[in-house]
Amino acid sequence: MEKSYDPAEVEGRIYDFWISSGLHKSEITNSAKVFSIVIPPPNVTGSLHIGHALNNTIQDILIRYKRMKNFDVLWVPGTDHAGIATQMMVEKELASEGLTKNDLGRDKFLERIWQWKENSGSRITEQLRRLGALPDWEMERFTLDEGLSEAVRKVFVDLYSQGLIYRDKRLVNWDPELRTAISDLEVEQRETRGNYWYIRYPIEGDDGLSVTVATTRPETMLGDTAVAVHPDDPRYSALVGRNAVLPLVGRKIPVIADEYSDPEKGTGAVKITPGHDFNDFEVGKRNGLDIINILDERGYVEGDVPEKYSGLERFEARKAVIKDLEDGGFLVKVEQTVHMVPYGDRSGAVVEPWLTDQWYVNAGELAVQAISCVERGDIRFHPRFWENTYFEWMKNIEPWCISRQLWWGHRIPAWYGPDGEIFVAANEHEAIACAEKHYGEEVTLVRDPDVLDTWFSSGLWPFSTLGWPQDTEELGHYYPTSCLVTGFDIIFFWVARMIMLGLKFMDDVPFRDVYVHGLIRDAKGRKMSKTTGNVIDPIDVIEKYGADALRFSLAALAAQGRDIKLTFPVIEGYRNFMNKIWNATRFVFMNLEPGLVYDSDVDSSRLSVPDRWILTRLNVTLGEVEGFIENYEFDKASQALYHFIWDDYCDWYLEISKFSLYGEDGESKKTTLNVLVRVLLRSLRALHPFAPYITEEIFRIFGEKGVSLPESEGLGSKSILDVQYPTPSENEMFKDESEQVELVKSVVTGIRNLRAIMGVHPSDKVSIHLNSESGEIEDVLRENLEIIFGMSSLGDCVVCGGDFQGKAISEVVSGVEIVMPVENLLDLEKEISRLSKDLAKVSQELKKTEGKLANSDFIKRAPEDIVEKERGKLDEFQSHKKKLEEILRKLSAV
RNA sequence: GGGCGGUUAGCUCAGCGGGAGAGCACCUGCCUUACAAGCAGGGGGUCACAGGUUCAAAUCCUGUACCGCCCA
Repeated sequence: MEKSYDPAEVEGRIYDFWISSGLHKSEITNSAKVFSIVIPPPNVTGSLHIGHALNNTIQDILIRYKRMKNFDVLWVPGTDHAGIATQMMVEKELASEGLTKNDLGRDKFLERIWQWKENSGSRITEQLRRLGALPDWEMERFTLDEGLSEAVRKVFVDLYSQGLIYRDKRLVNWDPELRTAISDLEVEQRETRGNYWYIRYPIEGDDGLSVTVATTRPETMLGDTAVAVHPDDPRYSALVGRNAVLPLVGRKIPVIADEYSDPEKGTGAVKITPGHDFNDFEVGKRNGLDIINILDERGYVEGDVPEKYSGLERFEARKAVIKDLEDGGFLVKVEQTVHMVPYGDRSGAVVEPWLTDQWYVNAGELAVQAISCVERGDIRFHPRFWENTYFEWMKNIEPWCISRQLWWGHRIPAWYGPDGEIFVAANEHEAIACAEKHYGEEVTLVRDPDVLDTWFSSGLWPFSTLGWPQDTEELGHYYPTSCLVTGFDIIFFWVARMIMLGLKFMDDVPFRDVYVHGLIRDAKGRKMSKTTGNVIDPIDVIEKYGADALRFSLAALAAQGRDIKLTFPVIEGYRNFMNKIWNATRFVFMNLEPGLVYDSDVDSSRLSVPDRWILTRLNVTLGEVEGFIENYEFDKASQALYHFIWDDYCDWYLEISKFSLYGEDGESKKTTLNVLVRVLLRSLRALHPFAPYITEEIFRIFGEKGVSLPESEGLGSKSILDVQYPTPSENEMFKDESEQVELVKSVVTGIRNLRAIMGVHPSDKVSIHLNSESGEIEDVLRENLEIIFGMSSLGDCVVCGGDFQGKAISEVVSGVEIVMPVENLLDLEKEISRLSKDLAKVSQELKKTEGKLANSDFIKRAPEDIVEKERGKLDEFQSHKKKLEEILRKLSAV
């Protein structure tokens, strides 16, 4: 083995081994234990960012863990066609060739995107492999696969036939740059600096009488069809029912009373533009107002407007309108303001409310079940508080606009007859049949040119990937899936829709648990973005530190309900941990004895005190880790393993083992080696979901070295993944011996401290006197003298030698007085001050404990074990204090 | 404006009713044949603030302040 772990050398080889061994493949058995996950499909155009790395690390941990727990596991990988994102990207590519999609035409353009997908669409899944993610690649799906498209068509047709999908003419969020409708969720409200323009609208037939309205979008006045005031606003009551004359246009528009108008805001009178504002649209509906459209699909002024504005881009039109209002004396004042402006999340363009025909899903009705299933606990969010966010949105859900004026995506399965009659069908053939029945003759149908919102197809992902609408074996076996791992940013976009559609079409929830992880931020807590230039590319990290270090870092930082600030020193720390494991293994291999069988049933009577201690610590840790993983507490699970392996196994057990390994007693040596190997192997298995590469590699080397392992430790298994996940064994928990080692450890640390204070060179031997008031403790010390000697490099040690009278420095630890004779105290003052500090601390603790025990309420009301514990503390503190005082008295006398 | 998180060691964060913890950084000493990507030792915190509940509060409740996110 090399001196340092080299992930670059290992990872590719191990991944190929997993695939060639078929370890990724799922297998349906008749096991009752099933665990399935569907990947949140990344955009096919994307490349792996650090958020994907977190998301997929967690899924991979769960999958590997459950596989080792003998579950039937399935992890479905795949990608999303990502309508807008992909189309934009290919359009951009075309633009660099001086072409537009219209030059190619629909079919050629789609051909081009497919071609792109064939060539470059597997980039992100390749990168997932680098991370060590091991989904069942044979189950890989793409949202535009034929099977998934069939699912989409069926869902559309069924929902349409039930009236849950319908076509409607209403205002939508229109992205003038992409020239498509987008859903509410794709609109980002951003605080933007702007102005309030106060515009005076003269009242018809009354010179000098006017009403002033304020607006942030003055150009929309061209489409005004009313002025609204509050019914109870006395300032305007006389005007209600009269007409205002729209400046620049000359149109007469009524002054109406409507509660929408807020007397507190602006002038209390508002202009109403039903064609270009969501609220005004509602006011218009209530009051039977005309709707005037003044914009085309690009956001240029058109329609029934004065000639001079026609053809102007919307912001140019704004300037022109303002100038003309000013010139005409209609502009009363301008006020600077900060207000919310809607932007398209993809294009970054200002979104316009625009009146069009679009397809909608009646989300309100689907939400009813989706809400109650979470209320009932059929689906549980982790952490729980995300359920509030979910409920809040679901209870106020709006119709979901699902049509997009794009080419890339699932084309809407709707055809129009010559008179506009709609025929929705799974395919053209059926649509024609329906149409013939309807018209009684053959007619030409025109298919709806639009495609569906990408989230419509990904909303079906948990069952469409398993073969629905076919009744496949996978669907029966793996649905509902066990857990969904996702970021909170797509709870509405995706999670909510999967729940609605899963309940509707599968009659069951799509998943039992939703684990919501945080967002990865940079060292300063900022979002990572290309423009800020603070992105950490997971592939770079993998190349520099290895996939295991990255995975372990992400797991260790994944505290529930919190974002993750990822920094290189942390990753480096866990890279070092991998190296630590590597070197511990090297140590074990250096001491392996050829032909020795590392059976897991060592005669327990042979186990030494440290053996029993490390086994206990292992089993405690294994129990913790299991609980943590089951609760999605990956931070705690990984940290428990980290501390066990580094602190307990490497820093103490491995060091202690040397006394036996380098000693003369053959039997003891054999037992120690057995324990060393067993604990290492079980740790590796426990660690495998977190750090799959290094653990598999070490397991492989064990096989290569011909080490004879018992079956329970993986004998005969080609992969560590095929060995059972280690579980704590009750009969390897030794309470007494564990406490003994903890005592010995604190004494050793105490001695080392005294050595450090005196500046004793590590290789110099020193003499020590140990005293305790407890004979029991002294027995423990005597029984473990070899460890104390070795671990603190002693030349001589007297246990219970009574008071030592010569020059010495001392320390009191766990009821043991440690006395180290010295030739001369270098700094008496410093020594006194050090011990006085200890004394002050103990005295304070003692006082607190005494206070508690003197309190009759405490004795009466506190549980007995707490009181008992407090009594124990009293003894300990008293003896500690007494010893310190004696030492200090002696020192002062010098 | 409504909702949800957060405020603990210099930094990043665990702990969430019974003796204040980790990693990094810092200080001191060590290249001790597993590892200098390391070893050993050490310093460092009125747990944001104010009330309350309790025998007992960093931990539960109420309020305040500040930071962040989501929705209007």
